[in-house]
Amino acid sequence: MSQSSHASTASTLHEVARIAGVSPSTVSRILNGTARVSDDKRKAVEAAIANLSYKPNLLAQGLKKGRAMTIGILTQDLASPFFTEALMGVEAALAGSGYAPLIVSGHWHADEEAERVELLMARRVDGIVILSGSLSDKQIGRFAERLPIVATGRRIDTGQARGIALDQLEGARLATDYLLELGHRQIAFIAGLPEHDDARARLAGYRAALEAAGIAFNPALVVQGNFQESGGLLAVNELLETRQRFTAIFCANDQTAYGARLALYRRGIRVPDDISIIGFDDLPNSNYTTPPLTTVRQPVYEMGKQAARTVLQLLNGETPTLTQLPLELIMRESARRIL
Amino acid sequence: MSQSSHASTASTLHEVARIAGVSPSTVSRILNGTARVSDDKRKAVEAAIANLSYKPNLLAQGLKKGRAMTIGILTQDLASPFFTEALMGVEAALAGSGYAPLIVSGHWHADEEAERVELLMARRVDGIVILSGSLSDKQIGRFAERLPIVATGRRIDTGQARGIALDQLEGARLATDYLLELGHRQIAFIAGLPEHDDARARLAGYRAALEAAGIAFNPALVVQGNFQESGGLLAVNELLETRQRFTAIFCANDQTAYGARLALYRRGIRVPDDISIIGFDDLPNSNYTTPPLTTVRQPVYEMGKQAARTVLQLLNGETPTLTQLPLELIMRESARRIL
DNA sequence: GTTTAGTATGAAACCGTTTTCAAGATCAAG
DNA sequence: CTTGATCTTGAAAACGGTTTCATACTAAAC
Repeated sequence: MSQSSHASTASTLHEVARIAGVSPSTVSRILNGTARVSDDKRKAVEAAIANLSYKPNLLAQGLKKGRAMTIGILTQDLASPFFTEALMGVEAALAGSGYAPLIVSGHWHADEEAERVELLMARRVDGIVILSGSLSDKQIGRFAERLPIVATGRRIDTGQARGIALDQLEGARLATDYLLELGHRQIAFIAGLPEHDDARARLAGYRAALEAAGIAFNPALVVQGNFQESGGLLAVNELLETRQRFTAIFCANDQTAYGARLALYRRGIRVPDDISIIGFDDLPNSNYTTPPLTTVRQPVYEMGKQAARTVLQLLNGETPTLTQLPLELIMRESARRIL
Repeated sequence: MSQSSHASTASTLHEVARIAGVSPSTVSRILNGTARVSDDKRKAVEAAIANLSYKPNLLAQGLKKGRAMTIGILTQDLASPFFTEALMGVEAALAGSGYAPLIVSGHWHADEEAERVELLMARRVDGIVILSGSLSDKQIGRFAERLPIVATGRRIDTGQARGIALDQLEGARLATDYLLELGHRQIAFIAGLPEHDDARARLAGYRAALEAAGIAFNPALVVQGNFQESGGLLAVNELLETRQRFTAIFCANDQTAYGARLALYRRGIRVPDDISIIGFDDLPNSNYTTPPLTTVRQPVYEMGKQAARTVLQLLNGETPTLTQLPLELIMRESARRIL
């Protein structure tokens, strides 16, 4: 018994025209400032608009103009602080541009991601920002035949596709070097998901730093995580059971570090007194863990911002100005000099 | 020198019709299954669709049907885990419904929120979910004259507006009772922002529980926070300086608890051995703090889900089935019996 | 006063769909 | 065979805007 939903229907440009006693064309012209209009008509139209509290139908506008004033954002996990921070950057870049973000989530699954991108295109978004994910460069390239796309975590620069990549390997080297500098020699590594480019690059950075310092890579010290707290926890337990000696743990990301830290806490192992921990990402929370987490800061906010700005530039036919964003070691209290 | 953006234009229903040698009406009918169509034409059309990889223009569809298949979501802070979890719930409820969420953020500022809602309506969203915020019930009521709105954190039930409120007072009582039960008698409270309804309700719950237990309310034990880590940290410092004795701290939310915990850590005060801490929200992270945080779980995911589901029901003319969602005490390791 | 250029405005076409309406085709019943 | 009912299909109008085009009107130039 559908309570006859009394949705008072919105007013249209035609009504405004009728009330003001002018033609629709004139109203449109006034709205867009696309031609001069006599003062009296303008007054009348403005009065009518205020009166009806008329707001143009963005759907109709988008259809006619061929620009929906929307940027599609493909994220992977709404709950992950990493992605939300990037989202904040995107939001900031889009603010005031007239473009609204349409956010969809792919959940790290290539098929779902492709489907979501199709959805965005069906909604006729004007451009797309892809935050990481598992789509192949080729697929992205194909999508980019239709509209500008900026993807993070990859290096592409073809047609209307751009990539913004952070130097993960360098970041991992930064972290490892720091531990080495503090005197650590047995450094465990909790890896991310191997199908993940970034994860492999970080592992590579860890190895590279070790080798540069003349320390043999010990496979027994690297154990698989999953980029989540649970993986860090399990990994540390595993590590402890193998009875390998180590004085520091480098975690593939901060969430992993949180889990690792809890595992140590459970066994009464002190951080950083007994074991040092270093993370990767610098999530907002890492400033408030006990102890505050030493980590490698990824400028994800700036990355999101730059990605969105680049899409906007592509849309305006400008040549985008992509600058390499640096990773940075954030020294807090979870790692200390070995005695 | 706008590099002639080669956006290969998307195919339209008319092209499909032309290629298949039928009228646009027929194509539309096949797409929507709105009438029977002879087998040969259907085959031809399906071939043409696959051939052109045609996807209907959702903008045009929305314009024509008067339904944009979009639900507007007004959130406050993309970075806050509280809101993102609600967002996840919304996403889950919308999945497979054909409706896409259009997420905008109001940043806790009533003016901005109103403006964002206007924007959503200009985009002709079919319904709106408002996650908390500072809009007055009256304003929401006015918006709800045009479309269905479900708002969390309030009790409204007028026309097309619905509210989903959690019993904050009860939650705070749960937490306080638990501490009392553990033998605590001097319980500090770090309050949220006073202009925030929930914050006041939680304070009231704390007082109610105290009084029910025959313990005099001590104003010196409640200190102002800001719902953020920084506020918790400052508040604990303040508390410690007043030299008031207390054995437990009840924090208005988990983020506050994180800050409080760090302040204690800095002074070498152990949790829970020296002081117990209890939070409110049960953010995902609270399972991985050291020690894991005892807290009151707010079912925000379910709340977001229910909110979105309710909008959908309102849209279909069904009478929504709103069930009160219970708060729940999550006992972890940050609070313990006093000796 | 006629011609020219320029201005303000409205009519109508269009964006890509859906849907009403009417017509043509098919077929069973009489 | 008609007749009427049923089914398939296309033409055209509509959704709410923008934009091209044409026109009536001024104002300037000769």
